[in-house]
Amino acid sequence: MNTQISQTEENYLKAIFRLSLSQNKAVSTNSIAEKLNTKASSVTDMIKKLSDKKWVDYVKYQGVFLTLAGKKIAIRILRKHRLWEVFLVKHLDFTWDEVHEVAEQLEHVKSEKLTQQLDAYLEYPTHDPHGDPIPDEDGNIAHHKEIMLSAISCNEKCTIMGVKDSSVAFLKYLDSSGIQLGTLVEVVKKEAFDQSMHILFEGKKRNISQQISKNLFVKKHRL
Amino acid sequence: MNTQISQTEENYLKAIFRLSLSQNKAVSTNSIAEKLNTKASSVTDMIKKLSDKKWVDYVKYQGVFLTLAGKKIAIRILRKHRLWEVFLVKHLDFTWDEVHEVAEQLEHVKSEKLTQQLDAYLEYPTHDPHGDPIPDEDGNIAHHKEIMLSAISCNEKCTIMGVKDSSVAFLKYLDSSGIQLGTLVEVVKKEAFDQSMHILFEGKKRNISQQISKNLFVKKHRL
DNA sequence: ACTAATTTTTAGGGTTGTCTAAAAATTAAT
DNA sequence: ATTAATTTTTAGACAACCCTAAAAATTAGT
Ligand SMILES: [Mn+2]
Ligand SMILES: [Mn+2]
Ligand SMILES: [Mn+2]
Ligand SMILES: [Mn+2]
Repeated sequence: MNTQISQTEENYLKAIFRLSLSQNKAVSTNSIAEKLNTKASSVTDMIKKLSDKKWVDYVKYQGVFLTLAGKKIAIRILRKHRLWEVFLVKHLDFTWDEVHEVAEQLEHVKSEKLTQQLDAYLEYPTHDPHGDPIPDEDGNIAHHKEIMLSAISCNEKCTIMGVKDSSVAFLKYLDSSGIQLGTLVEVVKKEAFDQSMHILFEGKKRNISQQISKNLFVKKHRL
Repeated sequence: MNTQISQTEENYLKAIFRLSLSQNKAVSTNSIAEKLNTKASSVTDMIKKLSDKKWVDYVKYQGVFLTLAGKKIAIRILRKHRLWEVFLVKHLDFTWDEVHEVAEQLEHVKSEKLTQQLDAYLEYPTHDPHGDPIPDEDGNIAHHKEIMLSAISCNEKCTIMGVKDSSVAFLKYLDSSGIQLGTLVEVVKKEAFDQSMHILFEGKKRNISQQISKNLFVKKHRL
């Protein structure tokens, strides 16, 4: 029997985990296929393998749930991914839109010591460059229950805590707008017509579409 | 056509390069198989692929030579391997017998920026933890023409510059003996019978077998 | 409830990289 | 120069992933 896990299997487990976070239902074949840029038929094949290995619970036509073992693996990969992202930004001068692609490879390097030492070296960061929480060694994740900027009312103030969409395009847009993690934002006005928002930050005024405001996690300021 | 290089292909090219350094002949199928812990038939298969891609010159039954393109790739991998080894020792508290296995994985991460920045971050190291030279960005390697400790005569002094065998077993043996890179060694006596050597370093005396002395690169001290 | 649309699975194949066993070529030994 | 030993290649197969096209199951629409 093959006891070693492959990179592909790791990517599948991670994808399933991330998809299962945003819902309580079984993760569908199609959603996995879309996330991994592959075909549904390939996903079905792989799901069977993951099921044989007891990493997912699978009922035909009903999608999958991660088992405890599967979840543990997924979280370990996610932890490595995010630690590497921190490393790249903090020490190797990468920008937040450059790290994902490289972390996608680095996350598969197998060495317990490497992960631990990297974590220590980075001084146990809690969040990655996109504001996503980094699981600790035991797999605990600070569940970010932050709200979206789009949910903030007029005249309220908040701080940008993370991005939902971490595509290169979105991150570059934010850079060009001067919006980063930690930026203090005040909602000045909301257009009823298209839900776009006038915001004020660092003295600058800007109008942002709902597509933007729906992809920014914020922390409300207490009154 | 498949333009992307696989990890396996990279490992083959690196192996062929390292084997070609110690000789001027074509690299044999069997030697590659041995180095990569695989079977000769698998090597023949892969050699054909590498040959199709113009990374090796291959004549049936005559072994292979790297082409210029193949050599470039091999050197790039070697560079990454050794840079990562330096990183692991310098920043993540790895010992020199632990780094190889992890670097074997890290060397395959694809990102020009990563390599460059890592190099800069490490302050452009010239040698890895085993004393092996690190190719620069243009692929130039400081050809270490050091001699073996076994070739040093009685009463001569030298400095340990590198290890030829970098197996965990050998490195651990050196650790337990207190021998490291930079250690100053004087040859006190050589046994004619088994070529073992009595050496003196850091006040300690030791007898080392030829197997040891033949695997240590040294730099002779000028008189 | 019954069709229609969508999702998921199966069937059949392709590629990469590996293996064992047998055949062919090369090299070494007499 | 033959024969024997060794090296290398071929033949045939298998595992991991991926694909397209067709079939089956589920879900949505009326
Ligand atoms: Mn990945
Ligand atoms: Mn991230
Ligand atoms: Mn490798
Ligand atoms: Mn090394």
